[in-house]
Amino acid sequence: MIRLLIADDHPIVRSGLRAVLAAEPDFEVVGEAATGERAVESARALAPDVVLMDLRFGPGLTGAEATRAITSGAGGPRVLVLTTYDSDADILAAIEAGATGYLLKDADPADLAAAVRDAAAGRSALAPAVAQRLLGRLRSPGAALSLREAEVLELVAAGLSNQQISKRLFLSQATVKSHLVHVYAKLGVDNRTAAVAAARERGLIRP
Amino acid sequence: MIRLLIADDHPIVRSGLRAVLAAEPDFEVVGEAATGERAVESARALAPDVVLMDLRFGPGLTGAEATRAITSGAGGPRVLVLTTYDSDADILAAIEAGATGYLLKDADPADLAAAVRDAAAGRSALAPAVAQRLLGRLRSPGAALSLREAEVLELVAAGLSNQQISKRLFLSQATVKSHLVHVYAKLGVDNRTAAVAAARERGLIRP
DNA sequence: CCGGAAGTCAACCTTTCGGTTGATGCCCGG
DNA sequence: CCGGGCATCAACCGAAAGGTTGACTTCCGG
Repeated sequence: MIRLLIADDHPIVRSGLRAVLAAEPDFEVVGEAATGERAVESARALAPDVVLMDLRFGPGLTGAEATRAITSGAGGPRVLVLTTYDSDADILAAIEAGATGYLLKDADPADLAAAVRDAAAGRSALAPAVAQRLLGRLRSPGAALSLREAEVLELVAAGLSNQQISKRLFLSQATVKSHLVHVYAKLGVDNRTAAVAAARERGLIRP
Repeated sequence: MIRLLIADDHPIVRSGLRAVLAAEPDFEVVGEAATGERAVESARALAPDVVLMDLRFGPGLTGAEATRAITSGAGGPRVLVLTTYDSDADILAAIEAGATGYLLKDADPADLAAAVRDAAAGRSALAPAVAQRLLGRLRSPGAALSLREAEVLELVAAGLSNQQISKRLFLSQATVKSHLVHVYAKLGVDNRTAAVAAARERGLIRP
């Protein structure tokens, strides 16, 4: 029996996951969480085998941060990320935070069940689109943005100044500028708005 | 008995909606559709009372286009939009296409059920965040950009510098700056990347 | 164990952008 | 016919961003 915790801020999605997972005789949903903080608490209290984790919650912890907190201790549950988004920044942040798998919400119930079993056994499961993106990075490492660079660029795209970004990420402005210079070089541009436009075209940041 | 058709590209969300709606004794889910095209076909074939419509599908018809097709004939079903997104562009497109209501996916099951009953009776139901956005538009109509301002902003979003924009539009840099200052004031921001982000959120420039 | 990539930061300089003031002409509607 | 929004431009100043150099640490892979 695989014990599951569902972490998603949408009640409808939680119900959908419950319904889909209930069809599998060896799955048991032991809890739900609507925020990142609750997910961390419940993961400790309920000791599930696998946490199904969304990446975006409203305010508070992000899914990646919650994932890091849950997987930091030894012997903790596996985290299977289940989200709508497949930008480089999302994927890298989740994997770097310790996620065992990364699925997209348009997955079939059958694929989802298979991924849960993989995660429970410690095997990694990636959605095809996600796997393709990661392989693409390996093939042309020079062209791909690093995690930190992608994070900075996301905040640039959101309209933040270097000053604001440095505060948000606990960096100096010098570091933010340093990352951006590298981003410009990799994308072949020379200013922030052009970088955002180029990154959008290539699917490097979320829409 | 209210007959429902669910149109969403995510199997998990469809299952969740089925589960949530099944709790209401006077609801009956008569069909599901995973694309905009299928939604239009099923709406004709099954003659539901209310269609729960997502706005984003993969390729093919968008939710707004499907909504237009479904509501164009007289006596057709009501369309209740149920989506994750609340940008001006999404909301206006859906309403203009004939949607009776607009809910967000983080809605409670109870709110969803109430909105379905409202829609079935022809009453409009809007999520609070959506209603607020629409009222904000009515309150400050001056916030709309002039043609020239929008043109300049589009080029900013494409990553051009003021210098490049001035050449492209046969203007002086002073004029470009002048337009941008007005754009910033109307959007409530103070730099170009934030203006692009704000304009995207409000659907003021094309994706 | 060593080289390289990633991440962090400082100092310095140049260019661009943001913001203001003021000015001209046009066209529309009260 | 005149106020006001729109569009155009100039000159100016301070702030932000862009670019370079150099330096330090950590982590990973050969």
